[in-house]
Amino acid sequence: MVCTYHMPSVALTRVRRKALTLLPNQDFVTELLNQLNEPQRQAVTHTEGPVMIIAGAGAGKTRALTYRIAHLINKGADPFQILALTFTNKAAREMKERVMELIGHAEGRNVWMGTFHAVFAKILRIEGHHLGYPSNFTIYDTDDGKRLVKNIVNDLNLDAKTYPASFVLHRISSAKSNLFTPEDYLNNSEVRSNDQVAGKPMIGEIFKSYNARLKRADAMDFDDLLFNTNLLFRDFPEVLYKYQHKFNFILVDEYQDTNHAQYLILKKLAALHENICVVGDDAQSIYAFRGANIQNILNFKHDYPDHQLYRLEQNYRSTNVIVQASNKVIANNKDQIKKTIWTDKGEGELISLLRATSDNEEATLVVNSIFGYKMAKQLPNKHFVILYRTNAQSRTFEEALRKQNIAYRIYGGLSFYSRKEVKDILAYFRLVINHNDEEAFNRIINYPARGIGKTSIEKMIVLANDMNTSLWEIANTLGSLNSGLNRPTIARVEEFTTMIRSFAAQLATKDAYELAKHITSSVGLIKTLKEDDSPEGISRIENIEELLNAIKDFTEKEVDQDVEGIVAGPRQLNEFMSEVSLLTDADNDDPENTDYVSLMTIHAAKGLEFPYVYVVGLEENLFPSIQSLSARSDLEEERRLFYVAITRAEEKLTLSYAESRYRWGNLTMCEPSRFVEEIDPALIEKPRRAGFSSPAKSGQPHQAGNFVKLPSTPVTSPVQASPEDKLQLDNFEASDTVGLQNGMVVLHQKFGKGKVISVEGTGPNKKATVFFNGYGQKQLLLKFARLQILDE
DNA sequence: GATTGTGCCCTTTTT
DNA sequence: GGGCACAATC
Repeated sequence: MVCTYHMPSVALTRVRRKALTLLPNQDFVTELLNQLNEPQRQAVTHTEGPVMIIAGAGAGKTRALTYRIAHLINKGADPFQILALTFTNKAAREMKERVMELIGHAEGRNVWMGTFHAVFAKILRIEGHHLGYPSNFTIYDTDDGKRLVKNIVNDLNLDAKTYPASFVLHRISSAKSNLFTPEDYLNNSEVRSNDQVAGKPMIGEIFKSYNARLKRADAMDFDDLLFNTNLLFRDFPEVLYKYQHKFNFILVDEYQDTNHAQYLILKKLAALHENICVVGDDAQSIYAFRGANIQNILNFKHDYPDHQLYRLEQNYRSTNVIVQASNKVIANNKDQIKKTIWTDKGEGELISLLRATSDNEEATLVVNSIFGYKMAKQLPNKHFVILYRTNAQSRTFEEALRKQNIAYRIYGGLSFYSRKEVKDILAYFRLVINHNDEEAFNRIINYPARGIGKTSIEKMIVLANDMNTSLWEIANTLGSLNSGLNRPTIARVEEFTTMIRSFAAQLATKDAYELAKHITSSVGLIKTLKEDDSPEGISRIENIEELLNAIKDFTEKEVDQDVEGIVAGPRQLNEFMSEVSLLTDADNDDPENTDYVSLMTIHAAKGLEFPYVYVVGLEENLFPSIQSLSARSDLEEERRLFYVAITRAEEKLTLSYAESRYRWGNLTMCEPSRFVEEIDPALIEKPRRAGFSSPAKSGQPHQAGNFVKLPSTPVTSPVQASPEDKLQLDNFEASDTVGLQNGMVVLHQKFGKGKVISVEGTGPNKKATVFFNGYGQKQLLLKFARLQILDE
C-alpha cells in the first residue's frame, strides 16, 4: 500500500522538520547519472522549473522519474517536499520501491508518492472540514454509485430503462471530471439539449439528487476526490498555500491520462515554485473514455512557456521487430505527436499469429504455445502474460491453464473487494466508522435477516428524504416520529443501531484486527453463510477469512511514515478502511509465490513489461470494440490501446484471434481485427492453426511454435488473402451443408459421426446442434465445421 | 416478510 | 452463461 492515511487528528502542522543530514555524495551521483542516456540525464538533472518529458514506450520513463527523485534528494531536497503522482497503486508502489533501492528506505519512504486519488483523499481527510466533510467520510465505489443512482431513478418515478444506472453515472462522472456542479449542468443549455435529444432530460435532476445524497451520507465518489480537492484549493487560499509550500517538487507520471480536474489541481499546486515535471506519451493515452484529455500536454506548453521539453525515443524494452510493428500501427493515427522510436536490441523473433476456430481453441493454442516455450527454453511462468480487451475473456484461458497445470493469476475482473460477502462485511465496518453511510446502511440493515423488511426500509427512506437527513438519524428517532412502522419493527431497528454504536465505541480501544473479528462474529454473518455448504458457500467463508487475514497483516505491519509527525501505535479499523476503498485487486500480490502467468486487460497492463506477450481476441467488434467504430477518436483510442498492448513485449509477441466466439451465451462469427493487418506482413510469421486435433488431451504438448497444420485447411495470411479465404469457406458451406436437416447423420473431422438435432440461423451464422457419440451434444457453425452429410 | 422461481440485461476499459 | 431485479407463493 502506497499512500497511507493516518489519523486525521495528527495535523500536518505538527511538523517533524528533518535536518538535511544527507550530503550530496559525488560518487553516487556520478554513478547514478552514468546509468542514463543523454536525454534521460538532461531530464533528470534539470531540476528547477517546468519540465515535460515525452517518452515512447519502453524508453525508460519510470527510470527517469525515479532517478530524478533520487537526484533531487541527493542534491539536498527534503523527501517530504516531493510529490509524485501516478495513476495506479501498482505504479506508485513500484516507483517507491525503486526510489528506496536507490537512496535507502529511510529517505525514500518519506516521499509523498501515490495515485491522484489516494493523495487527494489523504489531503481531504485532513482539510475536508473546510468543505463540510468529516475526516471519516466514506469513499463510494462505482458499485455504490450505481445503487444510489438506481434508488434515485426509482424515487423520482423515472423509467429505469430510460435511465440505466451505468449510463447516468458515466454522465455524472464526465460532468464532475470537467468540474461541473449539478447547477452548472442544469444551467448549461448545450448539455441540456443533448440530454433532451437523447430522450433523457432528467439526468441533471438525477445528478443533483445524487450529489445531495452523497453529501448527506458524508460520502465522496472517485470523481469527488478530485472535484473537492480543486474546490478546496480554489476557495481556501490559505490551504492551497500550505500545500504549494509543502510540495516544492511535483512529478507526474502518465500525464497524458490526466483529466481537466487533475490538470487544474496540478496547475494550482505548482503555481508557487513551478517545479513541475510531467512525463507522458500521447501514443499511450487510453483513458479518454473517463475524461482524460490529451490537450493537457498542449496546455502545459502554454501554461509554462519557459518549460524545457525532453524526448526519450530509444526503446530499451523490445526487439526491433516489435518496435517496428508498433511504429507502423500507431502511424495510422492522425492525432499524434510524431516520434521516432528505435532500439538497438537486435531484430528478435518474428511476431506469431495464431488463428483458432473458436474461443476455446484460441485458449488451448495460446496455452500450448506458452507450455512449448516453457519447456523448450526452461522459462518461468512469470515471463508470460496474456492480454485481452475485456475482462470477460479471461475465463477460457483460465480453464486452459488449469488443464495444463500452469500457475496463473488474474488481475482485475471481479476483484476480491467487490465480492458480495466481502462487501457485506466491509459495509458493517463502513457503517461503524461513518453512521451516515447510506449505501452501507441499506446493505446490511436486514442482512443477515433481522425482520426489517423492504416496506419498512422504504418508509424510512421516504422519511429521510422528506426531512433531508440521513437514514441513521431516522433510525435513531423512529420512536418519536410518525413513521408508520409497527412497534416490534422499531424495536428491531433500535437493536441494530445500538449494536453498531457499541462497535463504534470500540474503534479507539481495539486494533483493526480485533475489532474486525469481533464485528464479524457478533453479527452472525459467518453463521448464515455456514448454512450453505455448497462449494460457493465454502469459498465465501474462505473469502471472509482472507479478508480478516489481510486486516491482521495490516494491523501488524509497520506504519509507513509518510505523514510527518505520525505517532506509531496499533493500527485501527478506520485506517484500514480508508486504504481499502482505493485499492484494487492488482494491489494484493502474494510475495511468497510470484511465479505465475499473468492474465489482465490491456488497460491494467499499462506500465508493465514481459518477455513473452500474448495479445488475444484480435477480432473486429471485440478489439476494436464495437462501441468504438462510430467515431474516429474512439477508434484511435483503441489503436493506442493496441499499441500499448504490443509494446509490453520484450522478446516475443504473439497475436491470436478466433473465428467464432461465445458472447452472451451465443455463438458469434468473428473477423480478424483490422489492427492485425496494420502490422507489416514481413514482421509476422506465417499463421498457424491447430486444425481439429485436440492437443491438450494427449499430455504431449507441442514443441514451441510447431502446431499441426491440416492439409485441408487453407492456410493463408489474413493480411494478404483474407477475402479469397472467406470465399472458399462460403462456397464450401453453400455446396455441402445447405440442405442440412434434423435427423441427418453427419461426419465431423474431430468428433466423428453424429446426428443432427436442430438447425438454426441463416447465411454465415447458420449453425447446427449435433449429438456425437463419445463427445455429446455440440453446437457447430456450418461455415467452419465442414460437416459431411452421410445419410438422410 | 422470506423464499423460490423467472425473465432480462449484460460487456468496454479504472480510480 | 450468469447475476440480479421483480413476481409469485408460502
